[in-house]
Amino acid sequence: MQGKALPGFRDFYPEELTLRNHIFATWRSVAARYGFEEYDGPPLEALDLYTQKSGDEIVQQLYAFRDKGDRDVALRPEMTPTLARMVAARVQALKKPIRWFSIPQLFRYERQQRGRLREHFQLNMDIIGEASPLADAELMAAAIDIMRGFGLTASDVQLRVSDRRVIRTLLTGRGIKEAQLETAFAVIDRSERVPKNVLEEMLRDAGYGKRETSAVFDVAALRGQDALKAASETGESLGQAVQALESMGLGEFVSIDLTIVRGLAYYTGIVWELFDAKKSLRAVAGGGRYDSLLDLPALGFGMGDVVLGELLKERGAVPKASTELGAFLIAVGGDDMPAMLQLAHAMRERGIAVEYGLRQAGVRKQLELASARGAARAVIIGPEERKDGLAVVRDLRAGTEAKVPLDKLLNGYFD
RNA sequence: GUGGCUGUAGCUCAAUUGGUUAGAGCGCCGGACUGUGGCUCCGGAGGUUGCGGGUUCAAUCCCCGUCAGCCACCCCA
Repeated sequence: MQGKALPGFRDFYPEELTLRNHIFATWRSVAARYGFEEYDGPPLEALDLYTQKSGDEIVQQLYAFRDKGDRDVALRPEMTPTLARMVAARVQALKKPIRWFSIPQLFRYERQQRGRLREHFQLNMDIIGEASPLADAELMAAAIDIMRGFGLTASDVQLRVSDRRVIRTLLTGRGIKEAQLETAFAVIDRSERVPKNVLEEMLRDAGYGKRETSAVFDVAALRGQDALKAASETGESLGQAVQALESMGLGEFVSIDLTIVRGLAYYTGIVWELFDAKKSLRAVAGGGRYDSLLDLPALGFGMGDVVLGELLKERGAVPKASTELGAFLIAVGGDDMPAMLQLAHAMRERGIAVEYGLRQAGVRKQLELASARGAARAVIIGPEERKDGLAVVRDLRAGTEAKVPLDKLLNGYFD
């Protein structure tokens, strides 16, 4: 054992990189379909960027250190502060709404466990400069379409959406004071994961009486249209966003669920999470509106490659090979080498993926390698056929063979 | 950061109450097979039993520490 990658960091062997590339390709393709432009920023930033703009939780887990120039720096734990800076620098010049996406590698110094490493890649899609709930619907639709792009359906993943303004209105309407709201949000956020008696204790410690305590649980239990009705006008934008998704035909993926709160402090409006429907994994993606972070209305979501990758593996939705060989060339003897090399290069010039044995070996051995490489066909060049200007093209899946003129092969045709 | 469980070949796992040279399957390399792959058979390489210490005549096995992984909590990109 010569050592391995640092804890929480990954080596990507070809098989794994194939999956990662597949994920990236799907992300980029859906983002492009939605008219989003790709951007990027530096992976290393000044520590200040996060201590000022992110919540305490993130700051505690920063991958931070002092560089050789005595600067306090951190590997980026999230993309939003970088995005905010980039947008702010050109806010006057950029046509709104801004629709940007990025696939940054993000870092956090925390103990790793399944689906949670010290490093991951995360698709970020953001819309800046648009207050309409149609913008919220747009991002949710994109997240759902990404899932569909991977071949997943509404029985695989579900999107649960809420609105912090709705929760706030319902709670204050039931007599809960502003100062107590933070605890209520924390309790609602955990209401599906933490035993009720523990939650009651949290509320009691925050000074909640019996009536307020049951009010919190009542609100957390509201679903669908009941939640919207209870909130009246405050629920309008949530209702419009959900209606838009239904009009797009994505309604079966979506449900209103007020237990969705999201951890980050800066969310202000609609918030949502995309879950594995079997709930064996944590959230696949999550996002929401953060109007207060910039001077503009803004919203976005993140989708990490780790949990997503595990979900795809579970569902068998992963591609097999990264490159598919069009042909594996075989020289029967040393005299056939020049002709084989000439053919190999001619085919490559035509864009055909070609490999051949790099050392002389028996036909059997070379066919074995061709098969192991997953080549579609083998082209065997031997003295007998070469006399007549031919080569043997063997279909490795069907096991059939045909003799093909070398002229045709040199021009990229196999038959 | 807290607690629990687990570390044997690249992978999945064996190894009598602690007992001598740590095995098997898969995978990898080679051969049977010098013009035809997948099958079969044979052979080979590959281990400081995570690391360090302790107990013992003797430790993969028991004890302590440490590191790593898994799980739960905390928290969430």
